[in-house]
Amino acid sequence: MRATTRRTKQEIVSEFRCTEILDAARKVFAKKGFADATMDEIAAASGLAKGTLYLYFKSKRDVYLRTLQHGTAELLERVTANMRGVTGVRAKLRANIATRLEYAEDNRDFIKIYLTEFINTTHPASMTKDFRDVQLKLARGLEQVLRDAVEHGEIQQLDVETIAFTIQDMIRSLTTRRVLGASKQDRADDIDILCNFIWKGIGGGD
Amino acid sequence: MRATTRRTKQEIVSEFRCTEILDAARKVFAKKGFADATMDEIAAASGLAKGTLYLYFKSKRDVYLRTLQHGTAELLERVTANMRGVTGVRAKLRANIATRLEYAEDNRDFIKIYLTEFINTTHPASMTKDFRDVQLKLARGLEQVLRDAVEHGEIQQLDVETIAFTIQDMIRSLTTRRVLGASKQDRADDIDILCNFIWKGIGGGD
Amino acid sequence: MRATTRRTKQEIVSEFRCTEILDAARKVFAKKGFADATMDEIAAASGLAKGTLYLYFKSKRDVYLRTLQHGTAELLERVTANMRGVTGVRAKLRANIATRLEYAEDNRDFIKIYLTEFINTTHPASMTKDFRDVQLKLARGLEQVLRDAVEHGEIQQLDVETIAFTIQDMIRSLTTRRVLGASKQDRADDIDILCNFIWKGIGGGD
Amino acid sequence: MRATTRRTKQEIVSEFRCTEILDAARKVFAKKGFADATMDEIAAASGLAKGTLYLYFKSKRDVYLRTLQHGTAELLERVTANMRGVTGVRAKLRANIATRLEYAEDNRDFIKIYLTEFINTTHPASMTKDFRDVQLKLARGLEQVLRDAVEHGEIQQLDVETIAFTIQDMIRSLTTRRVLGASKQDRADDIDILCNFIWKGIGGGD
DNA sequence: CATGAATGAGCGTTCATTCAT
DNA sequence: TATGAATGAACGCTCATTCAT
Repeated sequence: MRATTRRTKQEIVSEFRCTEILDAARKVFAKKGFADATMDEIAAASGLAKGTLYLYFKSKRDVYLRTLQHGTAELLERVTANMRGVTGVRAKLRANIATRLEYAEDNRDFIKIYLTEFINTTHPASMTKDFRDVQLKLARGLEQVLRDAVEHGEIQQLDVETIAFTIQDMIRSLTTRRVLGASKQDRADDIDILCNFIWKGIGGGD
Repeated sequence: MRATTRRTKQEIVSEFRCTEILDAARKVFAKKGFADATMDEIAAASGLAKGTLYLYFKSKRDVYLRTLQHGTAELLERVTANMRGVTGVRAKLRANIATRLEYAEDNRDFIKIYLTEFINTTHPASMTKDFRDVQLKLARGLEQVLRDAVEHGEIQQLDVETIAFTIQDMIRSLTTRRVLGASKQDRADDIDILCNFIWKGIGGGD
Repeated sequence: MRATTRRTKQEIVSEFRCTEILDAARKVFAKKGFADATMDEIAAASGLAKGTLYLYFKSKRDVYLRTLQHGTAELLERVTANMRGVTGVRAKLRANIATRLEYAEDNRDFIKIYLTEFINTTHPASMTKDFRDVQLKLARGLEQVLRDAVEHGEIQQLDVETIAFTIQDMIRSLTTRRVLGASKQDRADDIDILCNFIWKGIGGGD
Repeated sequence: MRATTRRTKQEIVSEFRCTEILDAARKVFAKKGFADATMDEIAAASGLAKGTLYLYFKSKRDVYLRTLQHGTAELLERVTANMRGVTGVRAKLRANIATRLEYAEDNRDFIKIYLTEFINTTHPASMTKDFRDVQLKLARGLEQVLRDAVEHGEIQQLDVETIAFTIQDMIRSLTTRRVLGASKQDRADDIDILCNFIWKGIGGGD
């Protein structure tokens, strides 16, 4: 029992350090991007010595990846939960959009990294399995909603997979615009517009 | 007159060199991204000495920016021309989408850079005025079409600016998906689906 | 008395720890050499925490030096004892050679360190007094044998000091060859060959 | 022809830089050993910027290896030439010894590196093929001399290979002693003693 | 006494940029 | 104009050593 307690303590400290570092890293990566961020900066930002970072992460890339992972996992979790919390296709769609926008605005640093990584996928070394999985799971979530709606006759027959990805992208686009500050409207308005747009796009009746 | 001729010759050579370098740079940046590309590689790819690059461009960043500029200008030009070439809102929308997809698939190297840069805008040093202008002009093009359509009663009243950006993003998203190879369908099919989706989204009648 | 007992116990434990560490260090230094060995490895190999090493040794270099010392002292002891155990110049010479070869083959890890250090003497920081002393004592042992032999007319007049060192080196050379695996013969044969060679070299009659 | 000249000029400069660097490296490696030498020191010693070293050598290890190579090649060449220049077993043996001693004393920096490397062979990463080859060639040179001597009845039958290596080692030992300053005698005297010793050892008549 | 997390100086290597030719 | 050798600042990562527990 003593051992357990001790271990737990250590684990808590260890987790705490990880979090400290990831929080710092998130800020630095958001500001500078992966290539221009330095371990020195991350160390300084986390109030730890550079060497300490390497006790918790095996490389700069590792810090980056885990930064990404941490956020994407949380995002997926929230979106999934909020979609479950409501019923009806339109409500689920709205929940998806709203949750993502909200998360993005609450975690601007993270979302910048997320968006960058999303595009960088193009480059071989990039997108980790974890990241890709989250993308896929988010898309599958929408896809399932669309499929159900089609089956229940709520919306017309359509290519659910393509549309799911397209909707995914539209949400990401709106997120980008809002995070980059290009949209001056209320969040609720932006959500409404997009929601309506999509709803009409997929042929949902009023 | 002799002087003029000479000067012209020089200018031609100079332009030619620039183009050589930009073509090479496009390939290298597309493959490696800005940070991982090296001036050595670009020099090698362009068949010139490294020092020569600095006669035509003042820094690596400058090469990058002009690479971007060159492509975006061309893209804007083609889209504008092709939209002018047809009449009717739906046809113009379709022309916009088709031209952009076509350009992207014909200039994959460039488009990867373009997409990356688009997101990187987030980072301070990034998106140049030129680049931003092109984005804006493309969006304004769509906006004008929408505005006209609303005025002519072809489509219902809507927030044209937001919708224009949203459409812009949807096109970019489809481009990304196709360039990254995630879409296995015919280009024409993808264009149809998106076009219909948008058309319904903006409440256009059939 | 209680104090004494306790102290003794502590000393025993202390000595035990030292030995544990030195045994581990011997393996690690043998495998990696001084520069490439890490305190982490030595700690892991000795089953102790890294910090603990510093309770018994004041630096990595100190561990290394004592590793060396420990072995050389033992070697010197055995050689001296075995030479005393026999009579006659040739027998003593043979005993010296045989003991050293045997020790080397029984303590390959140590001997690799020993041989490396021997050469590294060249570098300022290196060869400690202890190590040098052992070398000297081994040489003096041979020198004395030679001196006696000359006095008793067993071998001709010669520069005993130089010859002593030369013999020393020849033995070390044979050791090296055998430890590095370059000699495929029986140890006894190698000993014979070297012994005869030296014997003739110093003009000993049969 | 112009091209040829130019190329030659470039090659000359390039070779000169290499030599500059190797000369500097030789000094630094001799003083500090491989592990403790830094590229900064070598750069400073060669009067070049650190980055320049990497134009001519691909890594610190590469500099080291080529330092070694350069010297061993030269040593082998001289020994071979000088042995050819005389006739008779004893003379050849003496030429071998004398040349090696002389070279060592003229190139103390190099020889320290050489000796260190020789022992470090023990460690996996070590002795390159080039270095091993030179060792082997030197030994083969002695072996051939011994073999001839045996055939001509100048010396008695013996295990030429083992003896060749032993002699090799004795010479190296003497070199070590002289370079480390442990021998206070005239070089000629040392050569005589060793030569006589070996001669008697291999049973050569006077 | 024992631990192992934390430290930070130090090093090998890269690469954008310059400049003498 | 074109070259490419030279530069040196910058960075990721390691590891001997310390010290609070």
